[in-house]
Amino acid sequence: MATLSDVAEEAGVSPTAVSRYLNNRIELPQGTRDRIDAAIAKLDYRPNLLAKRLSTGKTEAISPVTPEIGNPFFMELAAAVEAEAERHGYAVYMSSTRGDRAREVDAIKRLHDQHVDGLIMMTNQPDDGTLAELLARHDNVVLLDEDIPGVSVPRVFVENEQGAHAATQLLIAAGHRDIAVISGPGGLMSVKERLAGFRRAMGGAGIAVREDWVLLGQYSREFGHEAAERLLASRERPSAIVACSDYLAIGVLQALRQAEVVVPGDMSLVGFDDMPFAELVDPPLTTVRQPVAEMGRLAFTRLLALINKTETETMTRLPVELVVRKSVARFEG
Amino acid sequence: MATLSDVAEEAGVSPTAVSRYLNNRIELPQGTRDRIDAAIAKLDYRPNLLAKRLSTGKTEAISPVTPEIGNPFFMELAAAVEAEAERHGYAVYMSSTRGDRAREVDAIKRLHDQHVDGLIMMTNQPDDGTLAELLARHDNVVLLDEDIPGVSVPRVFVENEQGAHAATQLLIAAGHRDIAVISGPGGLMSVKERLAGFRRAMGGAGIAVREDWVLLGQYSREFGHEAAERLLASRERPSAIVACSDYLAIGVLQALRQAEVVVPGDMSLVGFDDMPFAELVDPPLTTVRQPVAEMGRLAFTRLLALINKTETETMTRLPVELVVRKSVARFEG
DNA sequence: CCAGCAAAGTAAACCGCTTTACATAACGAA
DNA sequence: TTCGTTATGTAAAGCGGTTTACTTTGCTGG
Repeated sequence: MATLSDVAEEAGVSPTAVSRYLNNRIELPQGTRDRIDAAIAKLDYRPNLLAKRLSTGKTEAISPVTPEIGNPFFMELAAAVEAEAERHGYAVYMSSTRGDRAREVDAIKRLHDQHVDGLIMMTNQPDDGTLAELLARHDNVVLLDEDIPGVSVPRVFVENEQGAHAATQLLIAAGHRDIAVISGPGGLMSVKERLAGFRRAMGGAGIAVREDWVLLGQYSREFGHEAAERLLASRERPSAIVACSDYLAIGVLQALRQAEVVVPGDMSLVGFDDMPFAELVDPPLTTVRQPVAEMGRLAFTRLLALINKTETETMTRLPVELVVRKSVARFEG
Repeated sequence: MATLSDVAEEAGVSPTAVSRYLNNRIELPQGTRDRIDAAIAKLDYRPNLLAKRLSTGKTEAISPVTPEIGNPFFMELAAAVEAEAERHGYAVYMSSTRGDRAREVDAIKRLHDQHVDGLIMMTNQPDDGTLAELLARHDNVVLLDEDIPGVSVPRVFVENEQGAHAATQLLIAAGHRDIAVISGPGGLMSVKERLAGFRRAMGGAGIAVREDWVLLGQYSREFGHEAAERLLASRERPSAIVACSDYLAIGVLQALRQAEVVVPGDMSLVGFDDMPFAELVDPPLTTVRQPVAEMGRLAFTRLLALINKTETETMTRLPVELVVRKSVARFEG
C-alpha cells in the first residue's frame, strides 16, 4: 500500500507538499500538480484514514445507535440517516444495542474513544438515569424518536399526541365508544404522549376511559398478543383497539385471528408507525405514519450543526399522518 | 482525555511498560501493577483505538456489507454476524450498498483502507466482473448467501436446490401439476439452483415444465406482483406457484388478492427465506426457511479464520427447512 | 569475589498523516 | 545594487499508541 511519502518521492516533492495539496491548503503550479496527480495514479495511492484521523482528531464518521437491528422502523430511520450522512461525505457506522443498557453505554463510550464524531441515539426503553448521566458528559449527540429525560441535546421527535388523537378520533367517528389502548413501557415519552392523545380524543367526545382497557407493556409483538388476549378474556369486550405501534398491532392481529375475532368486522384496530408490513397484513392496517425519511434527514442535519458548533439545544416535532386502510369498520351497535 | 504517557507518568514508569503491561507482554511485580492500575483508574484512561490501530495495523473490526438495509432477510443475517463478532470482541460496522455497484466497490476499498480487518459480502445482483476482479486482489473477504462467480474465498450458502425441490414436491404431493415458478435475476447462483431444484422435482414426478411459466426478474415485491399478473393473464392458469423469495411471494399475494384469486383455495403458493413477516400475511405463508443465525455465525467464524491465516478456501452449504403454514391446499381437479 | 543470568524495566523508532513555522529563489521596485 | 515580496515549497514536531533491542540491578552459584 502506497503512502504519502511514496507519492512525494515519486513526484519529487516533499510529503508536506502532497498533503497540503490534497487538502487544498496550498497553491501549486500546474507542473507540480500534474506530477503529484500522476504519482497518485501510478501508485494507486489512497490515504490511510486511520492516520488522518489520528492526526486531525476528526473522524468524519457518525453512528446511529438503534435498539434493534431487524426492527423495520429503526432500520428505515437508520437508512434515512445514512443517506443524508453520505450526501455530506460522512461515513456511517451502524450499531445495535439489542435493547441492552450495557451496549448503549458502549456506544456512547465509542464516541468518547474518537471512533466517530457524533451519535444519533434511538432507544426503546426508559432510562434509569445511566444514559442521561453519561450523555451529560458528552457532546455531539442527538436524540431521535424517543426522549431520554434530563439531557439537553438536540432532539427530533414526532407529534405523538396528535397522531394518537387522530387515530382515536377515527374510531370514534366510526361510531366506536368502547375503545381499548395498548402501548409500550409507561416510562417512555412516546407512550405518555400517545396515551395523552388518546385520552384527549376520548374526553373530547365525552367518553370515559376505562382504565382496565389501558394496557402498558413493551413495544413488541408478544405484548400485543398478550394484551389482546387479556382484552378478549374480559367480560365486556371493546369494539376497537388503538395499538400504539405496528408491532403491537401485529401481535393483536394474531391473537384476534386465533380467537376467530374478525378484523374489522368484530373488532376495529389502528396502529402506529406505518412499518413496511402494515399494508401487507390481513387486513391492511390503518395506522399513523411517521415521516421516517425526514426524521433521519433532520437528525443528521442537527448532528452536523452540533459538530460544527453552530447549534446548541433544539427540539423539533415532525407531523404524522393518518393512513387509512382496512382495519377499521363502522361500529354497528 | 488521558493518554498512555499520562498514565505512565502518574505511575512512575515508562509508557512502554504500561503498554506492554496492558497487552500482557510483560510480567510486572505486584507493586508496579497496582500503581499502573491505580493511575488508569484515577485518570479514567481509555486507549485511543485509532492510535492503536494505526500502530498495529489491526482494527479488530469487520463489516457486513448488505445490499439493502431494510430488507429483513439481510438484516437478520447481519444481526447474526454482529452477535457472533461481538462474542469475539470484534467491532461491527454495517454498511449498505442499496444494490449499487459503486457502493459495493466502496465497501471493498474501505477494507483496503484499513477501516476493517475483513468483509462479509452479501449481494443480490449478478456481478459483471467488477466485483470479482476487485475481490481477487483482496484478502479477508467471505461471501454470504449469494455467490460472486470467479472469486475463491470462503463461502457460506444454503442448500438452494434442495429447498426448491422440497417446496415443489410439497405442491406435487398436494396434487398440483400445473406449477409456475417465479424467481430473481437469472445470473444469480441462488436463482439457478432453486430453479434446478424445481426442475428436478417436476422431472421426478414426470411433469413437463412449461417454460412460459418460468418467470425470472428481480427478487422484489414489484416483480412478484408483475409476474403474478402475467400468470393470471395467460389463458391457462397454473394451480400453484413457487416463489423463490418471500419478497416475491408477497408481491404475488397482493396481485392475487387484487384479482380476487383466493389463496390457497384457487391458487397455492410457497415462498423461500421465511422472512419475519411470512407468518403474518394472509394466509400465513408456507415457505423454505434459511438458517439465518447459523449462516451469520458461520460466516464470521470463517472470516476470523481467514484473518488469522488458518484457512483458505471453503464452501459450506447449510440445510434449509420447509415450514408448512396455510398457503398450500390440495388440488381438487 | 565475580561471572552470569533472571527480573524489571526503558529508549527510540515507527505507523501515515497534518500543520506550524521557516527557507529559498526569483522578480520587481527603489 | 539591494531590499521586500511573492511564489513555491520544506523540516520537524506532533497525534497516541506498539515493539524491538537494549540496559540496569540484584542475586546466585562456583
